[in-house]
Amino acid sequence: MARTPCCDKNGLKKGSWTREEDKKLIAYVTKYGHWNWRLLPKFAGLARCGKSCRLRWLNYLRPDVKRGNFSDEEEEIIVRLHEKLGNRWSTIAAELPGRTDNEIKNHWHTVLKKRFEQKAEAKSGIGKESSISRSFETVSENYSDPDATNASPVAPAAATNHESDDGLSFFDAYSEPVSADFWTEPYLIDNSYVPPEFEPVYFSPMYDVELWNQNEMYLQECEGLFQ
DNA sequence: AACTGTACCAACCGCAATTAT
DNA sequence: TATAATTGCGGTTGGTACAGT
Repeated sequence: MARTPCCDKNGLKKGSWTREEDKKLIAYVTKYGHWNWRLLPKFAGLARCGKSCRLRWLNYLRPDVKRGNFSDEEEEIIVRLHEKLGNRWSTIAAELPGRTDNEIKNHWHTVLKKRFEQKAEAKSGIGKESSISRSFETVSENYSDPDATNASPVAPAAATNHESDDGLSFFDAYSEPVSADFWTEPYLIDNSYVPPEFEPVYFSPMYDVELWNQNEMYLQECEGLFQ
């Protein structure tokens, strides 16, 4: 089967996203949804391929993405599910609301995998058991397999991060219901559509609680922009 | 201060799966 | 049913920040 190239080489941008690009993508997807990722960038005024837009939205801009450190409970779930499922990151991510497969995959490769290997070493008697491997073992042993206990699907980890424990759904504050004229409104979004009030807020794990609260206020304000 | 190594994370790439015609 | 188009997934890479020398 012929494959359509992800990006043509004529002017499509690659690399890190700018705030301006984020604004355009947020504005477009919030108003019209992602009805066609391949065509979306053209209508949204973005010089990106659809794949890039999709990835950016799903892994970073999507309002219900939970950012910040993984809690112990989340790590327990990842470790246990990885033991059971292997590298099926999207399946694992489905059990961790707000976490993306990419984020989980990164966390596994950068943190959890090392602990896993250290644990294996410790168990086989190779090397000295470290405090890290001990804590990992504790995490593993404290976890009860939801399947084994016939429990309901793994509940989202108790939110220890500031993102999700305020009771306000990020998405609720961010999106609007699809309006009745959704299918009759033009898809094309003019670059000037993004109003000046739409000040960029760059969602980043580096941001602290205060900045997050600013984001929440900002998103509340955004509600009005799309009505 | 400059250099090097390491950790982390966003983004890219290619293939597989799914959907549309 | 066959083919094309689109989306989803997982592996990998590249950039950046930071710590150590």
